[in-house]
Amino acid sequence: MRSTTPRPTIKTLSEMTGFSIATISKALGNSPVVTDATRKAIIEAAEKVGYQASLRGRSLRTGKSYQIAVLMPLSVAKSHEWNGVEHAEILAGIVEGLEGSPYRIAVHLVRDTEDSLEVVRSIVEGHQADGLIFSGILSDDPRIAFLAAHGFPFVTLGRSHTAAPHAFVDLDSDWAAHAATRRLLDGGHRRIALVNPAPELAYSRDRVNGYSRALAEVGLTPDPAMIIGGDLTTRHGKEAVLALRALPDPATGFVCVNESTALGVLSGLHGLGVDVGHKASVIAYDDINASAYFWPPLTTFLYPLETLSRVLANFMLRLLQGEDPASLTHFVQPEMIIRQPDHLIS
Amino acid sequence: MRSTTPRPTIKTLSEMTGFSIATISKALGNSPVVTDATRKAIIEAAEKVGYQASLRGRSLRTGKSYQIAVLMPLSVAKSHEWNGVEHAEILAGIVEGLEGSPYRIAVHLVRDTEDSLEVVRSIVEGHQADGLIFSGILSDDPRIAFLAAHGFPFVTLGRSHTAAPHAFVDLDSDWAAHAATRRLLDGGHRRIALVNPAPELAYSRDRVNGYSRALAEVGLTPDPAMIIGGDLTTRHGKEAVLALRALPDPATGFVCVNESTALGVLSGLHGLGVDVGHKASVIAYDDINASAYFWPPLTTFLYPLETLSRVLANFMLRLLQGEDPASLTHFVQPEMIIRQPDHLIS
DNA sequence: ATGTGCAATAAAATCGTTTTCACACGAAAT
DNA sequence: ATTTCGTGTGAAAACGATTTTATTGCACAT
Repeated sequence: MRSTTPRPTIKTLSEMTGFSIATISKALGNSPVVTDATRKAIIEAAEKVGYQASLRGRSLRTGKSYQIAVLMPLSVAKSHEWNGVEHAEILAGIVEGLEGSPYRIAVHLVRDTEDSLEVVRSIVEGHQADGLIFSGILSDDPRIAFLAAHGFPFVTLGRSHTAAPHAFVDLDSDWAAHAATRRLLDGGHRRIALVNPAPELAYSRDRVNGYSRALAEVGLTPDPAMIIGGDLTTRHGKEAVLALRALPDPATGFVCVNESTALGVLSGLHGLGVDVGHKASVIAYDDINASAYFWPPLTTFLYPLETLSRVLANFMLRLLQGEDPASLTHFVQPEMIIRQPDHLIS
Repeated sequence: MRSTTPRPTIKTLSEMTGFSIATISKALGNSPVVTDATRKAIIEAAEKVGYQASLRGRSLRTGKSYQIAVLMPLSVAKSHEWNGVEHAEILAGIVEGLEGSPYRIAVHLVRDTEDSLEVVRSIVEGHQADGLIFSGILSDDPRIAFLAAHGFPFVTLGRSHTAAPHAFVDLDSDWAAHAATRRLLDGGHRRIALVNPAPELAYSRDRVNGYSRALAEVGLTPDPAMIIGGDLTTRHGKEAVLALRALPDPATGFVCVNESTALGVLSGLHGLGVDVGHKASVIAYDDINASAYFWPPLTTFLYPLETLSRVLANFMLRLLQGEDPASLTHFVQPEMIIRQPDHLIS
């Protein structure tokens, strides 16, 4: 049977204390107009019955939803490939960062880029949420343009290159790609492949930049055939490595975008009978700490998703309190975790 | 600047059509008391301005929140281990299954079992959601007892053994463990380990049962040292295999609870120099389709998380329409995907 | 002509808040 | 002694919907 005692409302407190509901509301809202004595009595009554303001009522009146929308790509589920698993970590980090605030997260699924803009539009125009958090930022992202034009609070995981200053959290992919490439070059590799995400993504370009710069530093020019864009699936990694090894001058070093693609690359190399550790080296972003267990374990750049996601939530709360988006940026250099010599032994 | 045109309400439609707001509400709610002509005119007006009923207003009046709460373990983020990544797939599946309904999902983070009960209590008592979906079901789950006692709609991924009939979706873990063990026995293995989740979990027991039955069928009795419970991390798999190989009569076959632990087992075996495919065999639940890329690729039992999660959502919607929980059960036998001979070559 | 009954619509109450504005009361100023 | 002025509190409106109750208008029987 359903709970028999209806939950207490502001009216309950009014009857208990004798004050009007207006006074109750002000007292609980920490308005300075009520006496300390009054506030004390009201708070006491509220605690006695375990009063919790109804978000429904408050939401209707204030026009705020107390929800933070989070976009999640549908491909996570659709592909049945190891893809986007890190989204669980992102969500958990955000929820954790929102703890103690009245805000909850609402997950919105998006199919693709167009759909994504559609979903953003409906969230903004339908006042479905007070703020928006999303990732998968494009170099030129229409969602960011739309949100900025409407003055709607948002924080992104990954920064856009073209947009006006906005709140974001990002890893320095340029630096990481440069460091990874540099390490392989120092290990004697000369044919180094960049197993990249889709080229429209903002950090995809950062990675190409860092990679190219490292090559240039030793007098090499990037070979377009060595840069392969795709999704974040293991399949992408495997297909990439098969193509890269079939080249006349095959790749021996692989700078992968994440652990999922790195696993695909390893799988491809094993299948081709290439001895990883001697004849080939693989380096990746470390998003879920799996590559420590790969064989061989890989040198990685730590992508501290949970920490970053907590910052996302923190930025969102500060944004909702009126802080300037331009000041809410967090751009960090990932930590390199060395698990392999990454020397080419010929 | 914020959108200048305020979103249309029922009142807007009232002014447009000349009907009262009550009639508008009834017409849109498909109440039979309004004339077809009236309804048509109203729907036309609604479409013209793109009217969308405000969940806030409706929610306040009806007492429904139009939210489905989904519990998500915090450990997903905390451990920074490959753990619980499949939750992204679960969430995506649920969101997809809820599409077309007015319901959205709200993610609630839970720390541990006690906290989980606390969160459930606050959701139910605070009317924060209209229904609840969760996984990680214990053999004797206090959350299920609480929800059943309060008549609160819920669907679980995994079924409880002790509770009264409830809506659930589950894989036949008993069958899968039996089939996996049987396959290894047929391949000549005699020392077969069960790398299991925490023993309190309902499906943990199912797996032990199926495993033990398979052994019994060939006249073996289970060795307690061969059954190792833990979490779903890769680390657990690695630690387990190190212990199992250190036994006087070490394990050669490994029935793992998921791909994450299987990767740990593989990592351990590689580290010990054990030749997987000849001297050892590993079989696992396939939750994110990674083990096809492991080396060697593993024989797995497909855990179709996205499909199952869509059923979870579907069951929830039907529950909310008043269907009997006892009739909403989905218990399926997973598909075995053979990728290895799984013979012991001695 | 006058009820009666029914169908279609309108009016009003309600959900739980916040916020604006009016009111009462005592103290200070005239 | 009257006016003025803050100060704390209360009354009422508003948010956007649903639902209950009331009110029309009209056909029909009396």
